[in-house]
Amino acid sequence: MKKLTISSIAELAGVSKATVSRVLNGYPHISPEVREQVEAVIKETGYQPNQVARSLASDRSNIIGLVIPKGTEAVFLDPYFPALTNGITQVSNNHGLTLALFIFHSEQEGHDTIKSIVNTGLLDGLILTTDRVTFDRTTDPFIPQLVERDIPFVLIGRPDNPKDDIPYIDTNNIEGGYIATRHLIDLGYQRIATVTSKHNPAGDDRFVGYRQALEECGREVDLNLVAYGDYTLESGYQAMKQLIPQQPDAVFVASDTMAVGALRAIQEANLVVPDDIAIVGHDDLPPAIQANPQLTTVRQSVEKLGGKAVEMLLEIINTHEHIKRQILLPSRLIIRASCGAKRKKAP
Amino acid sequence: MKKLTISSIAELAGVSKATVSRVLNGYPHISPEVREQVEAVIKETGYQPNQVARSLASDRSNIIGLVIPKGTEAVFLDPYFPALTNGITQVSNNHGLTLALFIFHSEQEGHDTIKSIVNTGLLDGLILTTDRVTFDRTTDPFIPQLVERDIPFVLIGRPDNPKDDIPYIDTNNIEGGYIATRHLIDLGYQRIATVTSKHNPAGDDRFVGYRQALEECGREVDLNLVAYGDYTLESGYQAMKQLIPQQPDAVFVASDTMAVGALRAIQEANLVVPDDIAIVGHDDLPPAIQANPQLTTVRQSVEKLGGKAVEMLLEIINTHEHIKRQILLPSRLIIRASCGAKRKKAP
DNA sequence: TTCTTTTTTGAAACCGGTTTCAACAACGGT
DNA sequence: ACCGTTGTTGAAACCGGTTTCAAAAAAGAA
Repeated sequence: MKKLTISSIAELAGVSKATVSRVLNGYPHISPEVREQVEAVIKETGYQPNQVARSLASDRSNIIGLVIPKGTEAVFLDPYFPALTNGITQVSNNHGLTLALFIFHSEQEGHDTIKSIVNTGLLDGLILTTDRVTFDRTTDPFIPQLVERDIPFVLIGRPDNPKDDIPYIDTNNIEGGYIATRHLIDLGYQRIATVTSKHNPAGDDRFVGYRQALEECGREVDLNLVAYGDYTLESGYQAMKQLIPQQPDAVFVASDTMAVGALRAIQEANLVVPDDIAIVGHDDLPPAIQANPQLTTVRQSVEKLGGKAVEMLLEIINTHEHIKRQILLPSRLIIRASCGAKRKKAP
Repeated sequence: MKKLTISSIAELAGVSKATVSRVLNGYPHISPEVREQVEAVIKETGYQPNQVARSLASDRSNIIGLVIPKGTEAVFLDPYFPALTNGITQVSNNHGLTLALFIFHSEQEGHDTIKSIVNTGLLDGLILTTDRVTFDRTTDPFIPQLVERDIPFVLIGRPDNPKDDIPYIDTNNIEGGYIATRHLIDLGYQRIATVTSKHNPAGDDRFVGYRQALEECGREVDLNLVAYGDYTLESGYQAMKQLIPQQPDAVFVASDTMAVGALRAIQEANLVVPDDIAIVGHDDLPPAIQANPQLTTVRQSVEKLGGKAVEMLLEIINTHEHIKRQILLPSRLIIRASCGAKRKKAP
């Protein structure tokens, strides 16, 4: 069996390439008999058009890229990215898109890859994620390049400077910090600490929510009760260790992974969660359930985040209007054991 | 600035398209002056050849696919796939390959996508993973299709039937089960249980290693001390619950995630790890460190597994000889707290 | 019936590269 | 000075589709 091309199909069906192409693409003005005939041949032979040739001619590859900077360590230890990827592939598949994955393991690699992504025109568009650790978009050369070249893209995670007229989608992190802290306040805790991350939009926003909740109740942020981590378990552990001498009775930790680290620090200090210190985390990813006690946490639907990003991107690709839309997804509190709300005896 | 094509470069350099193409591809017989001239123009303009056109002409896309079946739940809760992906991207990047990610969220989706992967000829080759849960390759239509169409591919994880002349790479799971069990034997444990997975090459092999270690020491497998899980934390928990009445003094659990579940079951029964029951896990992925106590476990370098898979695939793509090579990577024991080897007081 | 208008179709150009083929130049040997 | 290699280059074909353009056919209007 020799290779099937549009020409062979045309020949078999007794029509021209152009006609076959039209049938393939659902072009309206074709006589029913011809359409039927061509479709029969296609079905019979199992022909599928060559994707590469199609891309070249139509300037549309149906491939979108997912860019994850600084891959190696921080990223994949955190289940955030897997969940995101999962959501993205799900929606991509539904739209017949192929997902190309770009994970950079070094600055240099990043720059090179970015250059070729931008120039070689293989991709219809890009989804960019931050690495949840410091990532200074102001000095990042990538986004300006995309804008200049008019390559469609969507950010996951709000940019440092939201004034920028850039399309992004994010969890409502302010709300997340707020409801977590509010919950602790409502449970009667007095010295509510927080572990968050610095110089990072998500961390900043969660902290803002924390502050709002406190201030709303006439309290103030006590900087002795604030510590910082970088989303790793170890950093959560260290931050909590630093916090314990301040004798907090509760703590909002800005990620579950860090919360697990905090949990360990507390337990090592021979304190009991939630009786001595209550914890609320953020994300509701697997570590939250795997922790002991299980974490009360703020659920952000990371998979939905990914899915919506694809849809936004597709819209930008199709309309090519610069729909600089910005979307925030709501989050909600999932109550488990670590906050003490469910404990039998009163505090 | 209008679009840069090979023709515009040719014109600017005062040569033909063919010559530019030769310079681009490092063709040997070109006069130094011409080469220099063309390279100058390329550097100056920042021209990069269109990847799609290149693919069409050369029948080589430099895109490889990573296929992960049955995505949604089981897969991404387990850090195994993220680690694998990380290793794969690292090596792909080094070789200038783009990685296309295919995660199926349903059978139907899988079939459709597979069909188009096979037919549209976008990919140079494929890396196929198993989902670590039952995946019956004997009824799987994918691999035969690939063989028939002569599409290069590599399996990660040994196939059910290794007689098949199929290129694959895997961790030496028999060895893994062996060294874990052997370690427990050497520490003096008498009733060594195991939690493994059924109908799955990795689980089977780890069990074989477990049995070998026991038999080598003149013991026999006691089926009352064998329970099965499916690589989820919950299943590890259930399996261990079932095992506890049999009063094992140690257990080899065939994955860290399941081991964390087992740990929980033990602790809920008010038993202490490792004093009452020692645990050894398998994988050495993040859950092993995040557990409390930290898990002694068998380290398999999942990232290396991914990297080697890319190299194998590349070799097959390039030579197109059917190098049906089969590779097993060694693993080694990482001793932490959960096995009791490090405890201060004697057992 | 005749003159638009709309459908339906194929030939050929095009997308942006690679590769074959032939021509010409330079080179080494006799 | 002549011939066979080897080196260097460009024209043109090709990869497998899409799209433009024009022509032929059918439908509708006058």
